[in-house]
Amino acid sequence: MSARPVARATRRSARTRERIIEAATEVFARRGVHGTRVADIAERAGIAYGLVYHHFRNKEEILTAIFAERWAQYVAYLEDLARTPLSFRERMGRLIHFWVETYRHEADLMTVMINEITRSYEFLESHDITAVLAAFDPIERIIAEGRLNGEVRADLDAQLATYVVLGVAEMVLTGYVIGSLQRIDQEAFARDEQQLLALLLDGMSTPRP
Amino acid sequence: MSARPVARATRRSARTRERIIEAATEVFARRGVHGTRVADIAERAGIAYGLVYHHFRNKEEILTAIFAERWAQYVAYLEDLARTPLSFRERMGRLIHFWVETYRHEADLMTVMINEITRSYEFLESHDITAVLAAFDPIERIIAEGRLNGEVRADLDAQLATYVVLGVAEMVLTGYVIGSLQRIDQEAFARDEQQLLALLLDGMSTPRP
Amino acid sequence: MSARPVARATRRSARTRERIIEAATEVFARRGVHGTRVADIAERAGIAYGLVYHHFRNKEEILTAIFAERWAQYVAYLEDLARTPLSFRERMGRLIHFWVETYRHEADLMTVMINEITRSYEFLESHDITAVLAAFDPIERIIAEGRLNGEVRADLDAQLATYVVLGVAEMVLTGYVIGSLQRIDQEAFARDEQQLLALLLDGMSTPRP
Amino acid sequence: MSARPVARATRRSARTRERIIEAATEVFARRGVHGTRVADIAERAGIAYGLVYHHFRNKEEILTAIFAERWAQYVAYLEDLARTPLSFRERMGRLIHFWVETYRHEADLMTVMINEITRSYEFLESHDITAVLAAFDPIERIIAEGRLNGEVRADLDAQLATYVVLGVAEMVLTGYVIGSLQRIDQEAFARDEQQLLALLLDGMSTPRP
DNA sequence: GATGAATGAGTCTTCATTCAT
DNA sequence: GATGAATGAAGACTCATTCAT
Repeated sequence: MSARPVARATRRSARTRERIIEAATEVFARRGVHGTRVADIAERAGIAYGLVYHHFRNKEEILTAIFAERWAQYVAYLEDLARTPLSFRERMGRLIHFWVETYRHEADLMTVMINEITRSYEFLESHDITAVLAAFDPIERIIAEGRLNGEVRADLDAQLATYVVLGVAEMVLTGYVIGSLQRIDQEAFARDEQQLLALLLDGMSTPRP
Repeated sequence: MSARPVARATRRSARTRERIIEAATEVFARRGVHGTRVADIAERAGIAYGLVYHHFRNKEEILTAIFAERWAQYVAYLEDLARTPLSFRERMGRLIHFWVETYRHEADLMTVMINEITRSYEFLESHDITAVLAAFDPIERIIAEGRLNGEVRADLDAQLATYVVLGVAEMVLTGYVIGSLQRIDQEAFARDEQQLLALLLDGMSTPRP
Repeated sequence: MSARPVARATRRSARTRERIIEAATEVFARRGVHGTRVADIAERAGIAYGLVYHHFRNKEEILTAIFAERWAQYVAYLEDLARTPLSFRERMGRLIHFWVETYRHEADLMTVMINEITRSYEFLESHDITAVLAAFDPIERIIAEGRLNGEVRADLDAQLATYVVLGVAEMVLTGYVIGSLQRIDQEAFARDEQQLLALLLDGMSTPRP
Repeated sequence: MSARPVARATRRSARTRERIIEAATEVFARRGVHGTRVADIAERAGIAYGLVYHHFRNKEEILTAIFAERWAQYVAYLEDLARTPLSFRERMGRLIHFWVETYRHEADLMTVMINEITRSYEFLESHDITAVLAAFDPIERIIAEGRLNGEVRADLDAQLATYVVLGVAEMVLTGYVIGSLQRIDQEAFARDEQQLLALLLDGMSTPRP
């Protein structure tokens, strides 16, 4: 009964839990939460499906865990950004870069967050929507600050603009996800970042002389 | 021996079919396709449950019908707009107005189209994605034309900009749908339209002198 | 309100009824009673399916009608044969010929009688099995008489032999029905008749000298 | 880390599977495949009905399994018999004895094989009919050999005679199954065996002097 | 008589969840 | 902790039958 076996067990258990989350993220991304059977997750994780219930009360709770553990990181990044003393343009550039990079490295996670969390009536119903909307706050603050220091138009509705910014991110990432926007090399993504930044900050119109 | 009984029967049958589609749109919007039982649709339509199967092979096919019959109208409007000889700014204004108006009058339809069609991996998997993407074409054309006649920046990627425009529309409508963007009176919506048009065309930045 | 319209209607009605029976025989033969939907019968008969219920209380009753109207004819033939003063060999020859001919001209009817009546637990459960077994009687009598007049072995169990005779008929007809016994021309069928007669009367063994 | 838990689980699983097959054989025999609900099988097997679906994809597959596992045994017996160097008469005697014995000990299995496999259009449609007809081959060979060594009439059509033999078996067994041929004691069955052998080999006719 | 829209009971099938081993 | 057999609620779908027109 030394502490070690427990520790080992705990460590192993934690690894199993993490494996389940990773496996769930993959299959949720591919088939949606509803279209995924617990058995699919277990199979992907290489464990017996009964074991999933040692770590999570039910399927829904796996999604909740994904949300709890990843969304917080995401919001934390946004909060950091909102606190960093940079120009509005610089901040927006970083924001866009963050989204594109996250998609590139964790496309499945991004897909799940977009489809099953941000968009899911069911998820929003059964969870504290505040946590979801927490991602909106720092962006709104960034915009509001930009307005205060004159970088952003004075007449801009910061709340609405926040939706615009997030909508742009979501749709472009969705284009990546479903493959209708095909980008292969680093350069193509970089070009998109510049385009998006220009679009959001300067609009589509030809600048008046 | 007149054709009337048939005609009457057909008319009645057509009305039932239409009722099912309307009922399905409502409950799909509220609970999602997966969360909706065929019994819910029938109840909402005020008919017996089995009758749904006289008109549609299965639940999925109801969604397909909603898509087939409404998306085409939507695309038709976009195509019309793309053919109308107006300035780019005017066209974009009409486009945004159309979305806001459609949401205001057919919020459920809009919700279903956004959540269950545009965003559904499952739907996109099992249908001809071309029909969905048909909505992108006229918008891309409008942008490309604007670029040709100098209203739109020459360096703009028209395809990417199309995703931006649609992403903005989707997210703002989603805000309306879930109630996180509360707009009550006509005026509030009108203000949003102006804001969105300005955002898309002129960007968030304070115009350089 | 002359008698004629009624008469015409009645005649027409009778024809519709007959058509339903014919159509049912066809589809029952192909798919079995259980595998057949009332709609299939109506479609085959070229009528609306509701009309079936003007003529028959339910699907089962159509089978009952087929049985009642055709089995009686069959039994009547057997009874006739049992009354005709012919040698045992001649009678058996006619019996076999009758089966083969009936199959050739009314394969579907034969199939239904074999599969859905003679063999169906359900049918035998819900009907007076006596009527079915009525077909066994005349054959048993023919055999018993043959035994009396010395044409048939004295030690033969007439009841068991009846089953043998009917079993032979059924299996060979089944071979025809499913196509594992392929017979095309008249001659092939005639040869089978001779073979079957020889088999039943003289057995398979080489005659002892 | 031993293989035992798996082995135990497998053994248990195998027993459940076997139980389902036995239960299904019983209820299929009584009510037919169509008339049987999966719930009936589960109830008879004393298990929850969902468990049936852990072992079989659907109801049809249970029948397929019964067929696959039992028909092969049956054919194997016939093949053995066809290889055993015995006289034709002896072989036919054993064949008939085998059928009667099998019926006496596994009446339900025999019923299902006769009603739901041999006779079912649906079954024959959806399966490889070759496997069913495999039972015909050894019998045909036994007959053909008998003809070669002079025990069987030279002019006998071996294929047709095979149908006759199987038809006899089927109908007599059906008589047992539905109770129209009542046999209670061992002796009665033994007498039937003798009668059938005599009938098939020597025919019904009084032997010519 | 004729039509086919409408009804709803009966089943199959899936799969999240429990639990004995 | 790990396994996967077992459970059974939930819901999709079929189709015989009724009935208004």
